[in-house]
Amino acid sequence: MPVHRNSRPGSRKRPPQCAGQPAPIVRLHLRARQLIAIDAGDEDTLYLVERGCVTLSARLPDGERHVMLVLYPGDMVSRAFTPPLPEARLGAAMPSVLVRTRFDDIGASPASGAPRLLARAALHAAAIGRLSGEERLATLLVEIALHLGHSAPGGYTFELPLSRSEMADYLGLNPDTLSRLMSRLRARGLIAMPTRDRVIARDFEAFLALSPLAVTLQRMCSPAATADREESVPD
Amino acid sequence: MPVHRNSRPGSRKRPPQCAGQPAPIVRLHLRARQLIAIDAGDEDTLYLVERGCVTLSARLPDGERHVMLVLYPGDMVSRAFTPPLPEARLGAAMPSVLVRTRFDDIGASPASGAPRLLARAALHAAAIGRLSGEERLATLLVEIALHLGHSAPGGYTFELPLSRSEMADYLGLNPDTLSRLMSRLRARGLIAMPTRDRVIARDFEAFLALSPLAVTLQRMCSPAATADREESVPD
DNA sequence: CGGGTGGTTGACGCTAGTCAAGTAGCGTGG
DNA sequence: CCACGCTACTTGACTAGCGTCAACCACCCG
Repeated sequence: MPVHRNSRPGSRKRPPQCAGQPAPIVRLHLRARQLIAIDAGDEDTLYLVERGCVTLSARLPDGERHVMLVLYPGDMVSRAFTPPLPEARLGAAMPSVLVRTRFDDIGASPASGAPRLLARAALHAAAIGRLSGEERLATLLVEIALHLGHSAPGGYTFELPLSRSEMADYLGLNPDTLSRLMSRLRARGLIAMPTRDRVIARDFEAFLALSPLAVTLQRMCSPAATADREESVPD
Repeated sequence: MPVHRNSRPGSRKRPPQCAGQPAPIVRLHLRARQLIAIDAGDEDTLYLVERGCVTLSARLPDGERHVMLVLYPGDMVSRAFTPPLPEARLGAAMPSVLVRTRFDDIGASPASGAPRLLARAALHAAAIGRLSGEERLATLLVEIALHLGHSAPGGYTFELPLSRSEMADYLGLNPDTLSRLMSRLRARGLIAMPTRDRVIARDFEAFLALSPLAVTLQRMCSPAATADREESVPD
C-alpha cells in the first residue's frame, strides 16, 4: 500500500508540479506515523526528505521490525539502499514532507545521497557495537538535537520524533532499558522533559559530552553540503 | 603509500596500464596486512576491490580502531563513504588487488557502489544491534563463506581473512568473547578448523541455519538470483 | 468514565566484558 | 635443526550491564 491518506486538501501549499500532469515528481505531505511501503522492485524511485523526520525500517527474520536509518531534511533514499528484507518502509516520525521522483527526472545518479547515508550508517553501527547503552542513547539524542533542535530560553530544545520503542530498536536496546537510561539522564539533571516527547538540555556542552561521537556528528551535520538540496518551503 | 608488486606481472584481465605512466588508474597489489591511508580530503579517489578481501577501518574517539566494512571483489569505496573519523584506512585482510582511480576517469558517479555498501552496512548494524553474540559471529562467517568459500571434499571450506581482534571489532564483541564463541561452534561440531584461519563447515545447511540473516546475505551475494522468493520468515 | 496503548520501574537472570593465566603458532637466530 | 621469544589466541573466574517479566502509571480516545 503506497500512502494511506495524503495531506489535508486545504492545508499548506500545493506545489505546481503535481497540479496538472501525472508528474513524475510528487510532493507527499505525511502526518506523523504515516507509512510508505517501498517494498517492491522499485529501485528507480527516489524519496527526498524535504521537511520533518522519517525512519527507514524493515522486518527482520525474527519477526521484529528494525529501524535502519533516521532521515532528516536533505536526505534521499531509495529501495536500492536497503538490504533485501521484507516490508521495507518509510515512516514519518513527525509531520513531514517527502518528494518522490525518479532518478532520470532530476538528472541525478541513482546513488546520489547514498555516500552520506553510508557514512551515517557506518557510524551508527560503530555506536551500537562499541558504546555503552547510555552513550548510545546520548548519541541518538545529540543527532536529533543537531538536526531538529534550536536554542530556547530554558536551554537547547528539541522534540523526540521517535517513540521509545523505535529509539530502542534503532539503538539495539530494549524499550525497558531505554526508559531507564532516559530516567537516569533526567535524574542527573542532564536533560529535562516537560512532556514525554520534548527534551531540554540546559547545559548543551555537558549534553554533548555524553556522547563520544558528538564531535563527529557535528562535523557530519554542519557542512554546507547539507543545505544544497534543501528547497526549503517556507510556511 | 608504497606498493609491493608481489604478483606475477601478467595478471590476466588487463594489460599493465600501471607500468609506465603516472596514470590515473593504478592497480595496487597488496600483501596481507598492508595498509592504505585514505585520510585526507581525497573525496575524489575511488578504490575498487578486484581480488582478495579488504577492511575499511577508522579510529574512534576512545582510541580504539573500528572495522566499519569488509570489502570483497567488486566493491568500491571512497573517503566520502566514511564518517569524518581520523585515520580512516583500507587494510588488506589477505593478498588483494585494488584499483585506484578517480571518478572522472571511469565516467562513474562519485557514488557508484555506495548503495550496495549502504545496504550491507545497514544489515550489519541490524546484526550488531539485534542478534546474540553467537548469531553475530555466525552471520560474519556466513558472509565470508559466501564471498570467499568453495565446496571441498571435507565440506564447505573458507579462509578467515580477519584476525580474531578484527572480527571481534567488526561485530562489536571483544576478542575473548569471540574466541569463546568460536570454540563453542567447534565443540558442537558445526565447524572444524584444521588451522586457525581455515574453517570447514561439514553440514553447510546447518551452518547457514546459525545465522538468522543467512537468507538475506545469500540474496545480497547473488544479485541475479534475488527474484522475490520470500523464504521462510518465522514469526 | 472506562479501556487501551505506551511508558516507567523493580526484581532477577543471563550474556558478554574484564582480568589474568596459560598455550599454540611462527619468525628469528644460533 | 632446535631454542628462544614474541604475538595471537584460548580459557577460566568473576563482574557489570542489559534483557526479561511483571506490575504499575499516565495519557489519549472515545
